[in-house]
Amino acid sequence: MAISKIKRGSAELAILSVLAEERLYGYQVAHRIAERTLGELRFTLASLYPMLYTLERRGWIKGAWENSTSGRKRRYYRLTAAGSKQLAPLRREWEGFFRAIARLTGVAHA
Amino acid sequence: MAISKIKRGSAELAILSVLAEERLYGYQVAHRIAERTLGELRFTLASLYPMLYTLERRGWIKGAWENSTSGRKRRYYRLTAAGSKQLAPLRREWEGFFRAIARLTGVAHA
DNA sequence: ACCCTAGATATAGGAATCCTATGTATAGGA
DNA sequence: TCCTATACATAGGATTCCTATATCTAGGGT
Repeated sequence: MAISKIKRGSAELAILSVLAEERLYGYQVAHRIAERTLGELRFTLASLYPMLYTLERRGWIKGAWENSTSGRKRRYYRLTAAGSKQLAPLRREWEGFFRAIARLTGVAHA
Repeated sequence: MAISKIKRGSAELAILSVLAEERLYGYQVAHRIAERTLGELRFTLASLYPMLYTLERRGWIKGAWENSTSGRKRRYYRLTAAGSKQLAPLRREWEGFFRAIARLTGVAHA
């Protein structure tokens, strides 16, 4: 699947956004993002996990191991208070960016 | 000036978009983009010129030297037919991307 | 005459972001 | 038994754009 380059920079926003609504483990995060964007945004697991570690190191998300009845252990991530605080300005940044692109090219999201 | 990272990937679209409307030299391209986005998108000249060379090598834009009455020579760029053909699908890609982000986070351009 | 600023183009090197390739491990279906 | 889906993990690299630096010209201030 050819992932276009315009996805760059949106990973953080995407991960924080889905974790803001529910507690999810890594594998689930990737699926939620693909599902909610109708497949338009897809983060491969091999790039997703390092992002989760980075966000956790920053204190924006917090992971906890849990045994599942089937298969491997899962590491569930939730948004921390610090992460929640980051999400609002991040959204504003993206809104500004969208406005800028719209002004330049007429591209709109709807 | 702290340029946020979310600009990534938009350079091509920005350059082609402004050149689709008028013939501009490099220095002017940077100013048009900053001006039209109210300063929200700014490409430093040192990163802009290599992008122009790349786009020209691809045949999407075409540059021509011209003497100006004052100062240095200017290299004016115009969109080629091939570049014009690229712009439409590029816009569609960005529209898809905007829709995806909007679905994920509720971020909208307006 | 001198320096500084603005205009204008150019290149080297590197930071940030995300992907490809690869590996490990478990459960369940064909 | 093998394959697939589930689930986490790391190394290395590609792409995109920036910082730092350089060159050259014209014009204004002192």
